This record gives sequence, structure tokens and C-alpha cells, in this order.
Amino acid sequence: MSARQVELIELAESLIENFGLEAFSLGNLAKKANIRTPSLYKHFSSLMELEHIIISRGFLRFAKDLNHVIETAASDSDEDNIAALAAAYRAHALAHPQIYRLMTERPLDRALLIPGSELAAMDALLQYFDETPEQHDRARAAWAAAHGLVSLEISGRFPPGANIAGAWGVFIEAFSR
Amino acid sequence: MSARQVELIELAESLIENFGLEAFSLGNLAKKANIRTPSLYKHFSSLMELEHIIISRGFLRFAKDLNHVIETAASDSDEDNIAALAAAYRAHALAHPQIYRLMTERPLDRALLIPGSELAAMDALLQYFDETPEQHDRARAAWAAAHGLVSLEISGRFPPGANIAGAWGVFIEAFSR
DNA sequence: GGCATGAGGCTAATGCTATTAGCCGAGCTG
DNA sequence: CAGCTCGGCTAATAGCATTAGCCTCATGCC
Repeated sequence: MSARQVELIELAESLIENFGLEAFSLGNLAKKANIRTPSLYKHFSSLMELEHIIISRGFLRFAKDLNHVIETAASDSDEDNIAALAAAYRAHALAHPQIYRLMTERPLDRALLIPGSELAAMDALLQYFDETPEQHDRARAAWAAAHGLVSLEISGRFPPGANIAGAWGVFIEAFSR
Repeated sequence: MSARQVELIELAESLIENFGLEAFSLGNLAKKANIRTPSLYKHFSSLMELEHIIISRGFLRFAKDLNHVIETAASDSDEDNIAALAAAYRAHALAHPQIYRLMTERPLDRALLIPGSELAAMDALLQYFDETPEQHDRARAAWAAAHGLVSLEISGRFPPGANIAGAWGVFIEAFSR
């Protein structure tokens, strides 16, 4: 991955976060980079490829974030651990809401992802749970609940004045023990 | 709403479900209707308007579905009721996955919705819970969890072989009582 | 019966999107 | 110095939403 490529990827990421996922286009990226649209094809074979690089980087950053929290906040209390993980999940998603949307809303072509990036995010998320099949179900239900809470919040689906932290509290309590 | 309008709306809905949300465009709709694209503007003022009509109809159909289940399956057991609601939620979303995506993934312009449609879906979903603030949090957490489970399933994010029904079971058990 | 009106088509055109082909200059490397 | 590669460029295509303006047919009204 050349330096110029990384430059353009970061430009694209800032474009997405600052102007919304809907503004993500090669035309807008080229404009921000002060080059013509077709020149972008010297660095990426297609929009899909660039998109999946950004998604992969999102997965990896997500994994790093969660792993950091898990390492520094490991407590004896099950509820504390779940709460810390939940808080980290929400904080990360709300810090990068448009890229979170990109990561979760688009049909995923796994052949275009940076190998292992999706798994890294999953592992970071699920490592807290044991390896029994029953715990796998529990892990996936918890993941889904966190994703649902975050995704409804990002897309503004909770009524104004809704106590979102309260809903997170219910979720944490329901999944502790 | 003229008969021709309804005809075109239903054509658009079948287009979305049969060819995926990504295939939803005025060009494709016009092709299926055997007319030219600009003629669609005799019936809808913009793509956004048509999109929000379809979203509204999705909300209303969702509400009808859930209300029906709640009326016919009311049981004394809290867990049975939650399970019936959860099953209905999942069944509905999986029966109309692409329109469910349209309903939940797009930025919502509430001024363009059929008035009351979003609320109808919310009410159907939340009427099972009491009116106390604490129960509101519980209702929203449950809603988010169901949405998360369905949205991850539709977008193929669970690993192959994952026991999705098992995850739903964990969710139902966690939210019963 | 004739006439106006509206519904619902149409074509042409604009400016956006991704994408491909092909050209050109600058800089490094043999 | 020759040549290659990197990274720009223009021109062009096809599809996208959208607007303006034209035409035709059916309906209702005088």
C-alpha cells in the first residue's frame, strides 16, 4: 500500500465522516484531493475496492479499540466487564458513525476485505465469552443488541428525549451473569 | 393516491424485493412499467417521495403483522409473549428483507412519511410493555436487540453455521420476567 | 356536438455517477 | 542516455435523478 494510497484513503475517511456516507463518491474524493476523478483509478481498481479497504480499516480500528478497553478494564465483576465492553462499543460507533454505517449497512464482498480484519473485530468482541456453544449464542445476542442500539441511535430512530443510556443499562443488566 | 400510483408503488416494492435494494432506481422501475423514466414524475415528485411512501407502507404492514400476532397469541406467560413478538418480528423482517433494509438503513425525512405510520410500527412493538419510564427503557432495549439480530442476519454478518435461533433464544430469555 | 381540461405518456437536455482507453511528463534506474 | 514506471490528464460511455416542454386521448361541461 503506497503512501499516496494511504493519503487518499484517509482523505476518503474524513470525507465520509465530515459530509456523511451519502457524500462518499469518487467525484467528491477527487475534488478534495485536487485531482480529476479518473486519476483515482491509478490507486484503486474500483470504488468497491476503496470502500472495502475503508471497511477493513474500520474493523481493525474497532478491534484495537475494544481490545484496549478489555485489557485495561478487566474486572472481577461480570457486569462491570459487560458494561465496559458496551460503553466501548457505543463510544467507538458514535465517534465514527458514518464509517460504522459503511461497515454494517453495505453488502460485504469478503474477497475484497483485508484478510482477517472482519475476524479481528469479531474476536475482540467475542473474546469475553467462553468457547461453549451456549456462550456463543449469548455472545451473538449481546453483539446484536449492541449493534441494534447503536444503529438505531445513529440513524435517529429513537424518539426525541428517549433515555438511550437507560436502554443500554437494561441491556447490560440483562446480559450480566 | 390514484390507482396508477398504487400500481407503480407495488411494482417498485416487487422490484426491491426481487432484485435487491441496490436495484431500486427510477430507470429500473420505468423499465418494469414499460414507460420512460421521466413519466414517473407524473406520479411522484421525486425518488425520495416514492421511497418514503414505500417506507411508510412498510411501517404500516409491520404494525398490522405485529398487532395480529399480539392479539391472537396473548398468553399468561411473559416469556411466551416475548417469544411470540420476537418470532413475529424476525418472520416479518425475513419475509421482506430488502424493504426492511430500506425502512431502517436510510436517513429518514419524517415530513415525507405517511403521517402516523412510523408511530404505528413503534406502538405495535412497544404496546406489550407498561407505560413506566423503566419499562420504556426495557422496551427500547428489546426493540434494539431484535433489530440488531435481524439486521445482522439479513446482511449476512453471522458466521456460516452460526446458531441464529439460539441467539434469539438467549435474547428472549434475557428479556423475560 | 364541440370544446376545454387534465391525465399520462413522450423526447431532449443537464449535471451527476462509475468506469475505460489512451496520452503525456517527470523522475528513477539500468 | 534509454527506458520504464508513477501519477497525472482528457475524452468518451452508460446509467443516475431531474426539469422543460410537447402531444394525445378521454372525460366533463356548455
